[in-house]
Amino acid sequence: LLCSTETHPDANWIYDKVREDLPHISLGTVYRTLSVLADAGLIQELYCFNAPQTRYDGDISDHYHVICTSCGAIQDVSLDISHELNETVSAKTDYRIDKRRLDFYGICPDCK
Amino acid sequence: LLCSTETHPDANWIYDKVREDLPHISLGTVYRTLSVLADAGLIQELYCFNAPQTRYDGDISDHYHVICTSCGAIQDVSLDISHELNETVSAKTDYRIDKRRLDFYGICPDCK
DNA sequence: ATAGCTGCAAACGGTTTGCAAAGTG
DNA sequence: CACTTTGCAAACCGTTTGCAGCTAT
Repeated sequence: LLCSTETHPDANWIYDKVREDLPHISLGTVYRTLSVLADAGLIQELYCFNAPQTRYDGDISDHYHVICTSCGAIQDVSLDISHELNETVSAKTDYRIDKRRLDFYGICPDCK
Repeated sequence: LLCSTETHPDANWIYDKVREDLPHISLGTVYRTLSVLADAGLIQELYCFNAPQTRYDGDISDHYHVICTSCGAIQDVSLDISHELNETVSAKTDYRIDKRRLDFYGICPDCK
C-alpha cells in the first residue's frame, strides 16, 4: 500500500485504507507492522515540523522532501547532492554519519 | 538560558534549570514561553527521529545539526551550502520555499 | 480597573503495550 | 502443541489548555 501511494500518509490514513480489505484489523497492528517495516529498512518514517503525526514513505531511495506548512502535503524532490557531504561532516565533528535528511518547508501550489 | 547553552535541550531540562532561579514556575509556562519565542523567531524548535521530545536551539543562524542516534546528543555543524538550492527546489516543485532543514544522523565520538 | 500572565491540574492525542484469544504449522 | 500474531482497551507521555487568581500599568 505504501509503495503504491505518493502522499506520504500517516498511520490513520493507512489504517482506513487497509480496513477496506481487512475490516477487523486494529490500529495497534498497523503501528506494529509499520514499526517492523521501518526497522527492516523497507519503509521510512518521516517526522515533520508542523504536525504531530509520523508520516510514512514507501520509497527508501535517496531523495528529499518538500513539505507544505499550510496543508501538510509532502512531495518528493530529487537533488544531486554529493555524498561527500557526509564525510565532510564526519571530519568536522568526529561523528560516524549513517544518514542524513534534508527537508524543505514552504507553501504548495494549491495553497499559494 | 537557551542562548548560553550548546546542548539543544528539551523542555524538561529547561524547566529544571529555570527552577533554580524561579522555583515556582510551572512546566506549562515554560512551554508557553518557548512557543512565544519560537513564533517570534528568536529560538528554533528541533524535532528529531529518535526521540519524542522537542529540542530547542537558541542559535537561529543558518547552521545544521548532527544528531547521535545512540545518546541523543545534538551538535552544530556549519556547512557552506548554496542558498540557490532553495530556488532549484522551488523551480522543480512550484512550491514557495521558506526554509530548509538538514540533519545528519550517526554516532557521536563518546558513543563510538 | 483592566488586560495579560501564571500555576495548577486536567485534558489531549498520537503512539505503545499487556493480555487473552486466535491463528499458524 | 508450542510459537507468533492480533484485536481490544487501557496506559503512556510529551504537550496543550481552561480557569481562577495574581501581576502590572
